[in-house]
Order: sequence, then C-alpha cells, then structure tokens
Amino acid sequence: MPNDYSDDRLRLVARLYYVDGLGQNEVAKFAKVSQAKVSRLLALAKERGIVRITVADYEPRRRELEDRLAARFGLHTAVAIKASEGLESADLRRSVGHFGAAPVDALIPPRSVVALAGGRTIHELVHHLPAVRTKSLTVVQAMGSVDSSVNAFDAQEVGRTMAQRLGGSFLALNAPAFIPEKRTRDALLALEQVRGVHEHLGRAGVALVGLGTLSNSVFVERGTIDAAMARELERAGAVGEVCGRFFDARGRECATPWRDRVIGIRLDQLRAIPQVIALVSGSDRTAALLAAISGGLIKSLVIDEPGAAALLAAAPAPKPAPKRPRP
Amino acid sequence: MPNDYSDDRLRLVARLYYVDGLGQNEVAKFAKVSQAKVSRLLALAKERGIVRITVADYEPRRRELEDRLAARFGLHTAVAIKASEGLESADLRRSVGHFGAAPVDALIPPRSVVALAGGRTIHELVHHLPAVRTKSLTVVQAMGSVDSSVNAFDAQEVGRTMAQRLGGSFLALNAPAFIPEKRTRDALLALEQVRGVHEHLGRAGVALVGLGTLSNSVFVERGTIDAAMARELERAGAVGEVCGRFFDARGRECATPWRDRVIGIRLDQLRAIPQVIALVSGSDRTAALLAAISGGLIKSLVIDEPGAAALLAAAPAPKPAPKRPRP
DNA sequence: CGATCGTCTGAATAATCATTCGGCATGTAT
DNA sequence: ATACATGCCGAATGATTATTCAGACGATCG
Repeated sequence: MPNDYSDDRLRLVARLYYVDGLGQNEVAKFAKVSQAKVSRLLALAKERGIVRITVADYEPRRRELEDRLAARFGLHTAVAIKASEGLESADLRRSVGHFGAAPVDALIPPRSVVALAGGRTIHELVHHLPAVRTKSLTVVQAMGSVDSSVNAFDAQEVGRTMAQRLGGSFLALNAPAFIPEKRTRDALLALEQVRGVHEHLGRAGVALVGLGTLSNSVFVERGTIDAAMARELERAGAVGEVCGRFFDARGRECATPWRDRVIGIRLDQLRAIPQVIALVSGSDRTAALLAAISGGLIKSLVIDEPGAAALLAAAPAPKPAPKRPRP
Repeated sequence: MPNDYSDDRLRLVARLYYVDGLGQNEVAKFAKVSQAKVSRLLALAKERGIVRITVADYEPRRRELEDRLAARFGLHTAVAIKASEGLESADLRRSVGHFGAAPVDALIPPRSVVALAGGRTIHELVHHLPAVRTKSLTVVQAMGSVDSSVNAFDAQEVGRTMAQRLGGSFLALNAPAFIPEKRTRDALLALEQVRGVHEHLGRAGVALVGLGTLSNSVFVERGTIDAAMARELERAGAVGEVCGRFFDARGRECATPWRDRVIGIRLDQLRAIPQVIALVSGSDRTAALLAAISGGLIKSLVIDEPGAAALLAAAPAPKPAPKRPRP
C-alpha cells in the first residue's frame, strides 16, 4: 500500500484537497500518510494532469499599438508590453523583461548565432527565458565590458545566462568596452581571441540590443565618458547609442575620437544582421529609437506601452509612406 | 489605481502566480501591493472563475457492488464507499461520512420530516452535508439520549447540526433513551412534549439511522445494558438494534423488558417511513443488516466497501428470488 | 553474502500563504 | 461640522505548505 502512485490515489488526494477543501494535514490523516507526502502527491497530480489549473489569459501586450508601430516604422516585429500608469522604471523593466521573454524567444531560431549586449532590461529578460536547453545557440558578446567590476547586467553575465537557459555556448569578448588610446584598441582588435569573436558577430543571425542615449547611458553613469567627451559627441549630433556606438539622427555613427576607442560590434555589422531586436523600457529613448530605426540599425522592437505611445506620438505624420516598408 | 478589482488586474496576478510560478511576494512587488492583497486578489480570482482548478473525478463509490446490493436485497438505494484495505474503523467511518454525505443529501427532499438517530458515523456524515440552508427540513430526534453527558455523537447534537446545515428546524426528544421503569417511561411518553415529537416521527418522510449489534452497541458501551439484560436479549434472539429497538433475525422487535423501557421511534413507525437510510461502517454488522432488511426496517443502505462485500458474501445464494424484489 | 547505490519515507524545519488587527479614508446620518 | 459606519489597506502574526534531512528498505553488483 505504500509506494502507491496510482492515478486513483492521486485523484482521491487531489479531490479531498482541491474540491473538498481539506488541508494537507487532514488529507494526510485520510490517506494514512504524512503531510509531506500529500504535498508530493499533489505536485505529482498536477504533473500528471489530474489536477489542472487554468487561468483566464492575461494579455500582456497591446496588439493594436504593436500593429501601428510595425506599420508605421516598417518593423519586422513590434512588441508593446502593457503597463499600468505610474510605474517606475524598475517596474517597467521588470514587466518588459518578464513578458518580452516569450516573444523574443520566438524570434530566435535554433542554432542561431546571437549577438548580445548587456543592460538591465536585457538582464531582466534573459532571466525569464525558458530553461529548455535545446536551441544550440552560439551567444556572442557584442560589446566589451564597461568596467572591471563585474555586475549582473554585463553582457558577460547576461550572455552566459542566455546560453545556459536556451542551450548553447557563450563566446565572451574579453576586453574592455572603452580603451583610452586608439593604438591600444587596434592592437586588441587584432588579437586572435578578439578578432575571432568579431568575425562571429559579423555572421550573427540575431542581435539583441539595448539602446542608450547621451544623457542616460551606462558610459556616462559609470564615468567612462567625461563632460568633454559628452560635449564632443553632442556636437557631432549623437542622439543614441547601441553597443557602445553613438549615432546621429539618421543612424550614422558619429565621427568623434570615441568611435576609435570602442570595442564592440560595428554599426555596419549590425545593419547586416537579419534580425536585430531592440529592447527598450521607458519613454525617454524616443529620439534614439527613431534614429536607429531610420538608420536601419534595428529590425524589431520590444518596448513598454508608454514608450511605444511616445514613439508613435513623436513620429512624423503617418501620411508619407514609411521609409522601409515591408508589405 | 488602488481599489482596482478589474478582471484584467486579477488576470495579471493570477497569471503571474499560477502560470509563471512566482510567489505571492514577487507578484506583490510586480503589482505594487502587499502580499496580503495578492492573497486576497487570488481568492477573488478563484471566486470570479478567472482561475479554475479542475480535478479529475475521483470515484468514491463502488457502483458495481452497489448494483449487486440493490438487486440482491431489493434496496431503494445502495451506496458502497470505496476503501483501501487495512483501514481502521475510525478511517472507515470518516470515509463513509465524507463520501456518503452527497448521496444521502440527494435522498432527502426539501421540506421533509427527517427522523434522525445518533452515532459516530452519522455524526461524521452530517458534518459533511453541504451548508446550504435551503431545505426547510424538520429534523426530529428519533431516540432519547443515551446518557446525560452530552457528547458530539448524540442525536441531539447531530440533529442540531443537520438542521443547521441543510436548513430547517430541529425537534429534540428531551428524554433519556432508557428508563429503568416501564411506568415512568409511559408517563414520559404521555408528556405533551414527548408525545408531539413521537407524532412527528410517525409522519417522517425520511429516516437516517445507524445499526447496532448486541456486542457492539452504545448501550453496552455505556453500561446501560448490563450482563443480565444482554443475556436476556440474546435469548430472545436479538441480532441487531436500531434507535434503541432490538430485533431478531427476521426484524421483529424482541419481546424483553427492555422493549418497554426505551424511548424512541417504534419499529412499526420506522417501517412506515418511505425512505429509511441505514448508515453503517464496518463489516461486523452483517447479521443485523440482513435482519433489518428482511424485516423491512430499512429501505436504503450506505456502507463501506468491505461491509458491502461481507453482506453479499453472507447472503443466501442469489438464485432464489430476493425476498422483496423491486424490478 | 556484503557493499553500494538509488529510492522512498516522515519528522523537523524553512518558506510561503491566509487572517487578524489597527489605522486611515470615505461616505452618511445627525 | 461632527459623530458614526463601512470598506480597504498593509504590517504583523498565525497557519499551512514545501523542502531538507537522516534513516529504512530494496535492488544490483562484485
């Protein structure tokens, strides 16, 4: 009588617990086992489908917004994550990461080479990817590390996590993101280890990137960019940044000394990747987004609802045909 | 935003909890409320049917046994409650009470007058009756109280509970079950209060009774019947007892002094009730059952599986037509 | 035969969840 | 206006559930 995992027994336990509303202790007395076992039997019953819990679908996305975004900007895929008003940026990131994971996952085919940037939103997202280790990806770090104090948001960590969850290997770009001297930077780029990674980046099938702005950038935050450099970039028309590359309103990389001191995927490489997914949370990236889209830097977008709305509001009237229509 | 009980919000919470497997604390952070509120929202979601939990039916009854019982003994309804082997009598009672409640409930029409005995199994059962107070029953105590120390199994208590759960009023039989002197007994019976109850008993539409035996009876257990009386009853052929009335193998009340010292429904009254349900747990009541059935004392039977099997095994071969066939 | 796993168990414990409680806000009658 | 309900909230708390742990049992293999 012990060791009885028959469906009938599971049904009895499940019924007493869920239908009749007994506690596990009462069920335990009924079935002559310990409460611990009841807990396990119930878990098993769920697994076997004897107990099923269905939840009316919560629709985490704003499809209608998405359609307008996709049509307006010629995006391959647009995902707008619902958000109740009055959420702070940390909450937005959480939402975008949580509910964006599934659609992003769907955009990554098995055996892809994935170029991956870091950032808090991306960090949040990869931790919600399903932990099925079946995609055999090659995840490649798309930008050097911002500073030596490793934190959980670095591309390094995030990439490792992604490769681990979806299955596959991770290729680290073992170099700083910013090198004060062009000469040293070039020497690093020439290193076999770094060059190899760069080549993989050129062959990536998918890229997952965040978008920075001049005023809200990891580089400014961490002091990599000082006031002088910031002014210089501003003068050069920088409105956004992706993987360490600053670009102007038309999506062209800004020609400042910064350009030659960065280690990371080049914008021409990025443009060549068939599926570049930008992951954005917050409404303050509108200009950067518009520029990146018009410059062909990104193909798909995952963003929170207010951000999506801001983007649509800021875009020129929808009358003129979108720049890169996709029927 | 507080005070938001929209379905959408409930769906969000329910989804995070049940589908995504977050704890209530995590959901709470997500939704910007306290864990306490999440617990309440989830409860509300179940109530509203946003979350539904379905359990594959557990079949608590042995239909095939029931069919054989009903056919063999001409019972109106037979209910055999499944039981795993090796259960003790307390467990059997619990099972019979728990799963017998629904079929018994189904046998009691609204506005019935119900004659009710006490006993542990019946006690267990009434506590599993649905607490819908909608039947407007008149529950009548069918036998006096066994002793003055009121306990939870007394008809008194049990009847009160039944009336309360199904809805209706309870008529107590405020008298001892056993009176040492016939004279006093008769005086009591003549009391307006007692007589009124007795009249109700005569008009009952349903009776719910347990079955005792000489060796296993509340009266013996509590010392109401002494050794001499027991011998006397035995000599008179007593094989069972219902509501304080001892009967012989043919279901006729034993003519001993005991008969005139008991306060409770008379067997002729019981026979006249259209639906008498016997509630039995355990396999040691077979003889009493056979007698009660053949004497027309009971019409329906709720019993545990081993008890049912014992009954079938003990009954004379099924070849000869049943005594009281019902096509 | 032991030895060595692996699996299963319930007691103890850690983690999680439901409920109580007092405070606060809003509505309502006085 | 002021008292008095009523309802909702989250912190604290009490109750329940999941997990850890050490021991028991049985299968498998040398």
